[in-house]
Amino acid sequence: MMISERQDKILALIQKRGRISIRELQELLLVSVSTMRRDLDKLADEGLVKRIHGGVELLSQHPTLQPEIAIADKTKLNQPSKQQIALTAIAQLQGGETLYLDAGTTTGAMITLLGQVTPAPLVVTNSVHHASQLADLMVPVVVIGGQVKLSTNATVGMTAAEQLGQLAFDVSFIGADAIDLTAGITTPDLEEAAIKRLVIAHSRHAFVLADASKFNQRAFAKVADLEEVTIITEPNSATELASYQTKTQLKIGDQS
Amino acid sequence: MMISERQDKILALIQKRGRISIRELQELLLVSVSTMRRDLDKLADEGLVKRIHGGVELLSQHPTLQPEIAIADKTKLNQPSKQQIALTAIAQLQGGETLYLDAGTTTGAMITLLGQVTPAPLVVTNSVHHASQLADLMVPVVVIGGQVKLSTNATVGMTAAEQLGQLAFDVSFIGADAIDLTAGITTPDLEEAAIKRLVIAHSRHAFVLADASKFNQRAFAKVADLEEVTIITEPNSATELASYQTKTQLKIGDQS
DNA sequence: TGTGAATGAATGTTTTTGAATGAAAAACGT
DNA sequence: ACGTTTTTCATTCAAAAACATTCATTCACA
Repeated sequence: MMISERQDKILALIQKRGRISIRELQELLLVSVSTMRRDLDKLADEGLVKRIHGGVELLSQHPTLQPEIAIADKTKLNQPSKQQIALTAIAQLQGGETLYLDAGTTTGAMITLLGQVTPAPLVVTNSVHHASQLADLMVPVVVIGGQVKLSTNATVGMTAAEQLGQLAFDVSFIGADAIDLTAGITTPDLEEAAIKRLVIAHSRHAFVLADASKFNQRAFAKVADLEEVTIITEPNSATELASYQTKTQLKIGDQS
Repeated sequence: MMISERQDKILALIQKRGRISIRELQELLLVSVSTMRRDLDKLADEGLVKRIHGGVELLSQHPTLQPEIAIADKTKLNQPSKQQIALTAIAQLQGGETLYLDAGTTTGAMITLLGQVTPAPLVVTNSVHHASQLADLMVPVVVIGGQVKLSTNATVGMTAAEQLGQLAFDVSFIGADAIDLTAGITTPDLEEAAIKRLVIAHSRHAFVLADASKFNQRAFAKVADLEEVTIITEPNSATELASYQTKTQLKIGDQS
């Protein structure tokens, strides 16, 4: 990413949040702390933001009283396997695609990486959480409307299905709850399964993201047959992935 | 390929993307880095683009610095007044309503309070940020789908309008950018104004939330006449609120 | 064949970056 | 309140990336 592009994103984030830590910026934009520090010092020199200990804030803001709506994300269980799967998934992109991003933590690991893709893809998602994060990173995003399921922050239901039915995707990345040789891809929730099915039907190519623990599991509602999708997973000795090779396509992250 | 033809393509790409790296241009047009460098230097000399380290960008407008940001800056001021306004707004609820919550920081101050209302209301919003927070607080929420405006994290456009058109609200809370005795409620963005108008039209009772700095200001796009809404604001000596009393309804927070 | 523009590669220089270090500041525990 | 621990900061250094410059080759056209 180019310097001015990165600094524009920093400015946009500050405008939206009023105040943001150097640490968070650094993690969102995937650069070192040193580089982020230099960027912020430069922006402060130009008089665009105010430098404070630990981060930056808007010039006009009064430091005395902070609202700090910090209820947001804490689930930064940065499991290396999720990160690895996300990297493999991103590698399927060329840039500029119209893609669907399913709700869930595994697909969520793709978000910061999506902010790096050029040209920026158009991301459609049913997760309000993902949508908010992507917008913060200045990634063009369309959110599927409807009732938000409180357990997953994802929209489901008729309104969502209707809106989805009018769209078509180059690529979709679906989170998986359970993968089985005969049952295929399944998930516990009936409504979420319906959304996932619809997405797959409207995608030129559908990828299912799953860590090793999801294999040889079955859940209630059918999402897809193995033949319909490509599964992106991690290298894993426990699961006998070879038997899946015959029924579906597999992308396995590097053992690095 | 002829030189001018190649340079036209470069210009078209920059026009479309706003900013592009020398590496990407070089790969797209299948020439050496040296040649691409020469092209870009020439275009920069002619004043057609701005040369930056690693690539080129449009020279005209800075992507993030839009006119409305100036007004958005003001909303970052006066945190306690926002809290006071939010409290007054919540006091209008009885519990169990179907309500609309507009995007913006002032309406955002209502979020934690909404988590306390019993029975829980159904909250409809066009802000993916608000939707995410409300879902975290287990408040039933419906999000309006559509393209997310990156500067405000709110959905706008045709899809959003369509979906809104099918809903009706007991109460709506709208954020205001500018309030004027003769111009009424206005806002800088045309698309957001359209959404706000639609919401007001579908609400039994519409409230506009505004701190003192919003009064006697005018912006580009009309949202509503003063007669259509009730304004919730703060006690404020500077603004002559009395003159507004005759044109609209006012709810003013306690001086506590 | 000669000429000049355009190109790609090679060269050394400048800018950008990430890591390392110790100093300063904030947060913490008692 | 006080000393300790953690975090943030400024500075420095080396590696990587981007840069300007030079030079030899190619190609169109006289």
